[in-house]
Amino acid sequence: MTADRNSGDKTPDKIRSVSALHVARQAGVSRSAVSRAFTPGASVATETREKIMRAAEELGYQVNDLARGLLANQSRLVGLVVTKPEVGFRAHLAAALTKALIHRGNVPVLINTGQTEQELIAAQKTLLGHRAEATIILSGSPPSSFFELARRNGQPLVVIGRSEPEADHIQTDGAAAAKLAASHFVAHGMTRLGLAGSLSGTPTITEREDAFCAEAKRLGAEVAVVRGNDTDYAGGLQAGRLLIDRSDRPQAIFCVNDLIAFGVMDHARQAGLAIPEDLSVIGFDDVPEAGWLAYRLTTFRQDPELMAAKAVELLDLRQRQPDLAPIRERFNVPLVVRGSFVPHHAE
Amino acid sequence: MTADRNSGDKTPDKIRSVSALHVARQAGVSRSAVSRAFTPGASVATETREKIMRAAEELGYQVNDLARGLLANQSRLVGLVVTKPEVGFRAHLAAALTKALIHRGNVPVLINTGQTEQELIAAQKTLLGHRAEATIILSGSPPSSFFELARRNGQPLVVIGRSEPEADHIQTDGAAAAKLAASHFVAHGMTRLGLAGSLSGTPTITEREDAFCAEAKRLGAEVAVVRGNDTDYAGGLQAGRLLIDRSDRPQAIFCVNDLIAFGVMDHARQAGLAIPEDLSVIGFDDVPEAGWLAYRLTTFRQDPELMAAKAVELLDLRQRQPDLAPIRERFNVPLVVRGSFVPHHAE
DNA sequence: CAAAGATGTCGAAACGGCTTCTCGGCCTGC
DNA sequence: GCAGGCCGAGAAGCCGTTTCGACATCTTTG
Repeated sequence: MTADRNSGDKTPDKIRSVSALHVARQAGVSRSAVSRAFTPGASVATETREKIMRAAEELGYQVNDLARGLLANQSRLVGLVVTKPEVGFRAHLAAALTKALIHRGNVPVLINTGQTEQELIAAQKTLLGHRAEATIILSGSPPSSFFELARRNGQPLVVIGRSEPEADHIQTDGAAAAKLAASHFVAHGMTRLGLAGSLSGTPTITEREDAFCAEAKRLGAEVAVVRGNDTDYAGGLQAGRLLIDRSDRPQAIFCVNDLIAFGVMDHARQAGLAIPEDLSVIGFDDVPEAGWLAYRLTTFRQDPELMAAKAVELLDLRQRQPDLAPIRERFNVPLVVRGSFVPHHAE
Repeated sequence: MTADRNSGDKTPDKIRSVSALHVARQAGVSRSAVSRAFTPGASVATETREKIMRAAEELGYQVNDLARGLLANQSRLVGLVVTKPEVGFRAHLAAALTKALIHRGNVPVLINTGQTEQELIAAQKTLLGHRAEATIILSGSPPSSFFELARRNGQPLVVIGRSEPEADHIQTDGAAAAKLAASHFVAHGMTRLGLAGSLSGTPTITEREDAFCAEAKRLGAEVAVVRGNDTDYAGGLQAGRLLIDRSDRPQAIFCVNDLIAFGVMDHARQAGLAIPEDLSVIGFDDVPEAGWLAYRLTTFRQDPELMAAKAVELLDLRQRQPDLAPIRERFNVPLVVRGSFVPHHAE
């Protein structure tokens, strides 16, 4: 072919992918014709379009969305900022979000990062640098400079999981759930309760902790509060040890998280306790493992698909009306009853 | 300010984020000066650079990596094509990859997609359209047009998990592992073996199935082969039912996947069997759940970090030397011994 | 001490790949 | 034979980088 690019040169350089110009040459038309052929509704003769399409097919041409976006000022990129996206409920939420975003025609960028301010800011710079159309934050507590920067660059932000007055956010009503858990326990005549929390608690987690304790106290029950280092299985084991290997072992434990619940249950069983006969357990999240026969955990269900759908909806809304006041969505979490605790039918 | 953009117009349009021109005006310099200020090693007076940096800070300016990439012909985007990125080992692998990529200065794009050819091709078009510098495929069996397209656009491809003569690929030596499992079982005098496989088996999975059966047969053991619908917990339950609720119940079961193993174990225990006394189980992957007290699963360890590191390494290499023949990396998978099966110390 | 040369800094302009507007050429229909 | 419509070519613009040349300052030299 006549195309020589920079083939013979000594600089290997980057191979440039096929551009509209190549296609135009191959089809014997102008660059603009190629562009039009790929723009639905543009004025091109059918024959020409077909000729161009054939050439494009042959060359494996794909419209450069970056260049296109540069002009249209839209990258279709949407950032997801997550820490440990492989674990627990976050994994499901992140997956649901990517799916929902792709469905919407976006290109999800997954920033797997730590929780420190520095790392969050770095993540945002990357995203801003790539002109991501929006950022969804699944974890971490960004400093207010984060919001400021987003605002100034006109980038919508959706925060999931924590209350955030400066941006749109989605939460689950963990307080209501925790309260319900406490009242269920007490309604069953259990007065020695346990709370398995986490030292690395995010606001979401502490909300559940506080609500449970408050309600239990209000109803006159005793609560042993115990926290593992992390909000995971190992933390659950820790919490289990602290709660169960004591003289006044609780009759029922509310775990701020399913993973913690699994740890607590495993330790309890190892200590010879039967669930729910000797110990009732309620978790939070309803990850698939909660339904496994080994656990059959009664837990509050967070629906990742629902939350993802809502997040995308917020994005839509925000892109259409950037100047709206921050919106807050709060989900109710139904209790999924399995074997680890069965409440009386009528509460 | 003098900047008016398209403020007063009736078209709300897209808000353009702050560009180098804005910064230049604010600092009273030219666009090129701004560019230079952000290019390390460029020739700018310290004073000027500081002036520009101050203006940039004030405006919240961030270099547009898309435009920058347009010229340099590099987007820093790297695509990850995964189905069900939230489940099992894939979740860990995907997370490790995103982390490794970010560490390398890339921007990982997670395409959460189905397995059909159509969906894979669509994913690739998206990635190609955004000029992703490389694509890593975690699941699915792309048609050869996929490779062709990537080749033509000069996009490196890394396939993880399956043998792929047309592209660089990383695998674990599932055959060796499966073989080892069979020989361990037989060495323990077990002659009635079970294989818990999957009907939706990828090449990776069937490799393990075949190798196990072949070795067992070679050693004169009987193998009951059974497959659940999917390669997950539910599939494991299915497989467990089929294997255990029969007259000549196997003494040991090799599961092609940890999730399947959990299902098998849970069903076995529900049927009253003790593990490993009545039934030995070996899994594959070593996901964190394998270490949980409820399972203590003996399993072959795939290290997601290691695989991610290798994938990134391959990317590096391929970008430097695009014309190398396809490279194949095969990992050995060590057996992690836990409670579900304890081999004699000296094999 | 003046003139020539050597630096260093900065602005103008072109480029990359695309979209879109405008203009001109050609075909069609009467 | 002419008006009108369709289609293709050319050019401008998006936002950066980079080359080139214009100055200005500083050093060197006779």
